[in-house]
Amino acid sequence: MTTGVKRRDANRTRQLLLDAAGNRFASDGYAATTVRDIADDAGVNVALISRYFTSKEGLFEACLTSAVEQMRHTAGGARLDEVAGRIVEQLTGIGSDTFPRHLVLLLRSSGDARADEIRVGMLRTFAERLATLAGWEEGDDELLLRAQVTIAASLGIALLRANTRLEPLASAGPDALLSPITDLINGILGTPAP
Amino acid sequence: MTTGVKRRDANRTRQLLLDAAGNRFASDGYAATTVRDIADDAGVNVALISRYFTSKEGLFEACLTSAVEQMRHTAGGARLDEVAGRIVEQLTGIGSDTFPRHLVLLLRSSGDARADEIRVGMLRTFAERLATLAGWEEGDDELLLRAQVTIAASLGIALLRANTRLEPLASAGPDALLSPITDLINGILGTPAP
DNA sequence: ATTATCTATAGATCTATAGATAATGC
DNA sequence: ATTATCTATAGATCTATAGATAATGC
Repeated sequence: MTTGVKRRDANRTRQLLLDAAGNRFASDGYAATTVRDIADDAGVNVALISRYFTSKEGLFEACLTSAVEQMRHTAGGARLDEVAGRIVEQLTGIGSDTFPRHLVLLLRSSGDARADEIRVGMLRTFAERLATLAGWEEGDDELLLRAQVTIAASLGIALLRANTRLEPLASAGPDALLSPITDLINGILGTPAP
Repeated sequence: MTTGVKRRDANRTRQLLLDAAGNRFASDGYAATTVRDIADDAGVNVALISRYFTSKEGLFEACLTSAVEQMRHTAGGARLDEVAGRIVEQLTGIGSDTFPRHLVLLLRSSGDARADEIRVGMLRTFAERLATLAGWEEGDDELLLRAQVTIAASLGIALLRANTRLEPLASAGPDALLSPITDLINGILGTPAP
């Protein structure tokens, strides 16, 4: 908490709300989070949520979109043997100022149709990208399913780490996670034994 | 919906509420579910929730406990090479009248401390049981972590199937799921290459 | 003057419960 | 008589907004 730039700044306020909301939505879920929680976390007035994001749902959509963009950035262009490392980065929040909440956000639903579209679109895209790295071509449902299972597995790990105190999983660092996740990916997507 | 035994029966009403609540909590989450939703689904009056379960949280705890018991029943005593099949059964709801919601329930949080205890205890137990099948002995954190990753992966798959329309994953049947999940488990828990 | 921020509140839920009603078993 | 069920409602939220205030830039 850097002591206070208190100059009025709409963009900064918007960003503070977006960050606070992302954390709350990820850890508590959409329905359990109140706009007042978010505003208090951000240190700004509740009314500014409506001002800058129209509504609670608008704010949720903005969080999703923002998370998706940041993930695209992190997850772009890797080789198959680099995927495990990238997933571990996402799980542990390496090199990300915002905690590893992006993956968890993708599992949160607000019931809003538009937000659901964003979320599923994102999952679809990532699954196809991952499948492609493993040699996928349009129409190969078997391999696409395997890629989706891989993504689902990563999300499940992220969620348990965020929501439970299941040790050693909850506190495992990058070093401890890399080996099992590598084996998991190799198991699902690795070249099948000839 | 078998046409109506309408005789008053406290036990039956209790069970109807438990079923309806389990489905709602699993698919919508705790906070997004209202007691009225549940009562309407069950076809009984709202006030009976307080009567039979004290409160909404009491009902949630009852759902968790019930799910845990049913899972113990299904998941007891298997060999390592049978685990994939068991997981697929849980995912697709084979041989279960209640839809495959048990796994998803384990990922839902009400914020209530007691419910959280139940949930984490369950996860811990299953992870240790699974680790034991793979040769675990007390103190071996590496293998325990791998077992927990396996469970997390299964839960992630269950959640995506329940909450998104990500195809082919969402509608994949037992036949399609068995092979990837078998490979996943072998990858994580299989004997490492010597 | 413009626009970022705050105050105060309307209106819509949602949970829990006190007390009334009605079916059941003796 | 007992107990399962329902009616009606109190009290506690929670979101969204209209309108007031105060900082900013010209």
